[in-house]
Amino acid sequence: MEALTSRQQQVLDYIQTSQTQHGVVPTMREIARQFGFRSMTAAADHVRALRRKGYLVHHPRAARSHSVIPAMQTMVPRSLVNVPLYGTIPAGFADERTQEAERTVAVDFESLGLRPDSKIFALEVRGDSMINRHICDGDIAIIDRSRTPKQGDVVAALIDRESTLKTLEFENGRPYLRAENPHYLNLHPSHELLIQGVMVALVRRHV
Amino acid sequence: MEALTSRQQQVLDYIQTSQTQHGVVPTMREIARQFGFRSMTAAADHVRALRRKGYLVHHPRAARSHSVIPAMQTMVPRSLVNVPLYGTIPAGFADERTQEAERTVAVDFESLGLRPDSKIFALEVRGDSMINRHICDGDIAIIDRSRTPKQGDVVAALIDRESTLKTLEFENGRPYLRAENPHYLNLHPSHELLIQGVMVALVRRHV
DNA sequence: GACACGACTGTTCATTTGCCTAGTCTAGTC
DNA sequence: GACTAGACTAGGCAAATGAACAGTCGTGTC
Repeated sequence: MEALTSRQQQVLDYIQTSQTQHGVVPTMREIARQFGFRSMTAAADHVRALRRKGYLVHHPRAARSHSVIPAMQTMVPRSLVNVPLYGTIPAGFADERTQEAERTVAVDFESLGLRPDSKIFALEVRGDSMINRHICDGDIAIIDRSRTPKQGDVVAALIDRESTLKTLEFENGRPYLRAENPHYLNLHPSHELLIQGVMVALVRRHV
Repeated sequence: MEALTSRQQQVLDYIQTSQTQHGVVPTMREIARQFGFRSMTAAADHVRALRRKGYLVHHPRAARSHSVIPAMQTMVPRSLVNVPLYGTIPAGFADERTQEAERTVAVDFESLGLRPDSKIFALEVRGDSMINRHICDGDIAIIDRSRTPKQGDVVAALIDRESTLKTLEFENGRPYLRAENPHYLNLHPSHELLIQGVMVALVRRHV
């Protein structure tokens, strides 16, 4: 990749910092102000040079569109993502994402075989209703919201305004939720079954 | 943090995805187009709601400025370490570290409550000898070599030149290994008991 | 000296874009 | 029924913004 002049490097650094720290890319005027240019054209020239040299992608005429090309961004080893960890998920979560997620869990998408665009959250398991599937109280279930649940999947479902894990089963084409513990009853939903995601992995801390 | 409606969640997801994947935040019109709104006001309403509920930061009148607040973004990894994942551990492993570990697993030391100087490796569980402790065939056990095993700990021990998981127990002051499955026998070692580490966590892939 | 190029000033212009007003429809709640 | 809130349509305005044009100045280089 073609080398940059020192000034171009400064401009690139500024754009990149702004992008990662504030979430938005600066405008030509903001770049000009940052470096004390009296004219935006100076900033535009630098941006044009960075484009030409392949450091920025750009959508013509779109505001704030000089984003640093993804491959150049601070790369993360493997595909590690911190996902929110919920204790109990209040009613309607999958839609809500109430931010009571104080904690997060690092999930390695790659080693779990997840697609990069999967929507993942983590749920702390309460109770032993899934004990016969070897899912214990205190386990952390990694849930994929973007996966369509199939028969036999362990799913996070909304029951009594709380999210719990159950196995998804079908009977005469109608879905119901099976607890993997004979002391618990299966749930045949009267109306709509609210499934928030499919469990794709499990993490257990062993003190 | 206040809860979101399903539509608001969708909009937030779209903004966040766009921000991380393309580097730029979508405009009101792009949001409207994405969701098929005929009017931008619909998009603006959602963005306003997200702002009010604290999910987006925003600079008035600035283009593409609805960035997802930094704290909510996928955060940089913490103390992440790739540890070797062994299938079966050959005899004398702990000293050798034969690099036949084709695979590695990313482990977040912090969220697992591990000390930074812990010596960690991963072991794929074979068989169901620990099934009553809800450790299944195919699970990945995270083992700490630097921890001193206590009674009741699940340990990786060297038996018949292979490493397997058992529960450490004591009888008259003498240690022995208990299988958590009545079909398996407990092991009372005749000579020395070779314990390679204590299981500190478990990861299970659910297809 | 002629030429190229990077860095910059000053100004203008067409679009892009956020945001406002005004209103409809639906669902839920007291 | 009255009331509230969310979700949406329709149209329009003013600010924000990228980009173009026309130059200047300095530093190399052939």
